Amino acid sequence: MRNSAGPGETVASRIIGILECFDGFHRTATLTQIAERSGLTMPTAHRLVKELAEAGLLRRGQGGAYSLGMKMWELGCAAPDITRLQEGAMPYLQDLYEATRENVHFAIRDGHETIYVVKLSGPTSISLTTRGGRRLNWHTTGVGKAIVAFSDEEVQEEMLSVPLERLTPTTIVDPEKMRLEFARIRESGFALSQGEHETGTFSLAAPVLDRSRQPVAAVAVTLPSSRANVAQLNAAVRTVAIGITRTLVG
Amino acid sequence: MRNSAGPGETVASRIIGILECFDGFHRTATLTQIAERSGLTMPTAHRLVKELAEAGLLRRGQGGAYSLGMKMWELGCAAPDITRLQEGAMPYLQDLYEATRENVHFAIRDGHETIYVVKLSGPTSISLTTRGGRRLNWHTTGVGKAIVAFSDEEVQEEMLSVPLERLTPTTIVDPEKMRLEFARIRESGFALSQGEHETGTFSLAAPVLDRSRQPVAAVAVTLPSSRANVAQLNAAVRTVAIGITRTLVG
DNA sequence: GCGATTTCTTCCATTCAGTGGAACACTGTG
DNA sequence: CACAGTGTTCCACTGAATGGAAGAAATCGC
Repeated sequence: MRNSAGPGETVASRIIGILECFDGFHRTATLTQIAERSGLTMPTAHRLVKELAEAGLLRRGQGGAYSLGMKMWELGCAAPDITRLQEGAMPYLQDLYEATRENVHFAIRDGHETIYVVKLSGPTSISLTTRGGRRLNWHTTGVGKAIVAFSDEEVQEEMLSVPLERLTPTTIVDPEKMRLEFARIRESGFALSQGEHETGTFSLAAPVLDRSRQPVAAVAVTLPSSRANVAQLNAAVRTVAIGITRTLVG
Repeated sequence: MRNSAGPGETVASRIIGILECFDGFHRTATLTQIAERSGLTMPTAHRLVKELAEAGLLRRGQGGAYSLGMKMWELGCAAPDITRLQEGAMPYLQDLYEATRENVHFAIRDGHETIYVVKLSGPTSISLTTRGGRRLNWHTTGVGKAIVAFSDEEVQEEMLSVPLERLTPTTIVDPEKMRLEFARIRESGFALSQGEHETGTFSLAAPVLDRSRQPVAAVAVTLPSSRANVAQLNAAVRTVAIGITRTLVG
């Protein structure tokens, strides 16, 4: 009769496991799904989930399914690393949105992914799956390429050490081609994604560098290829990136 | 030799207690502070905090002090209740910011407090302590009064059952006067805060109502009293509130 | 409508993860 | 260099957490 806690498993790790059942793409989960994904037995999942829900970290929705609660959002807003970036960048991003009326993105890199910190969009901008807090592959997005292109060579090689997944016909999957792309980006100061993530979607991005010239984030405008005007966008995006750099770093 | 877990204390509740050491006003805490505020002994706090930090929910800063980590922010972004509101309202709020160039607020009510969901501001708007995820008393803010004024009478009385704290000479602290204020707000469709939270700061707010005419949120523009033009602001704010209502509810 | 199925919840004996006191290490600071 | 404050490690003890089993409550199929 195997019973009691499995060795090596702390309660803290179980709770973290429950929370990690949720992300930008999995916003709701039933108790059964939570138990399955986090590898807990039903009674254990039930007990912990109940307690988290009582604290407002989880919320039980209409259909019985759980989602992350308001308290979670509130706590997230108190994370200084991100909010410092957000608040410093927002005014500039708003200007950029106003000037272009297209999707404006502000993102950082975390490992092999890009995390979108701010997304601004309006009725005239194309609809995208991006959203604050979501992650995307670095190599198909303007922001991702801009950040990596300005990173140290060892970071670049680390990024290229994993096969680059092909998402569209124009996705750069050859590491050698990506190295050339890095050089082009560094020289011109901006990165393009020409339908590399999603066909027909164009993006122009510029990095925000800290005082040691390491990229901390990137700004981008994303719009239909048909509306893309590189010269104009470049001027706007790079101006904004420089403004953000001055505010955050200077 | 008293030892082992104190009765009634679950590990989950201890972890929640640790997370609750942080909010919009307490963004960092040392291990000692965490232990003290959450009522845990140092070794226990240490062990749990370490595990949370390893998962990215907490982050240890330069001075050794902890703050909420990026993971926390990411999870918060996946809370559907809030992000639904945010995303629906954002385009309208941006328009409002563009039109006024003043602080734009979007808030909901939670108990006796107002939670700011979105704050937009720029170089020309006055600096305020408001910020996404922060809480303020309901009775001194335009958004708070707008929401409560359109709520059921029983909610109103519940709000008035607790003494209203005086923050400035113009703060409404008399429940009877507040009831008259409610009537005025319902009749005119907008709420004003004329230096009731902070002297010299003026705010005009309008509620967002759901299909059963219950307020779910409120929009406001906040600016120096000297720049306030009620007729103009009223037109802008209410137009935006109606737009948000249509998007979120309709 | 009525069993079959799935999902959720409660119960409880068993036991190992979590506990806190004590002691140790690392800072500054006067 | 002793001292106060903060953070970290250690370890014997034990009660909180655990998971199987069984009971509720929804949901489905026909």
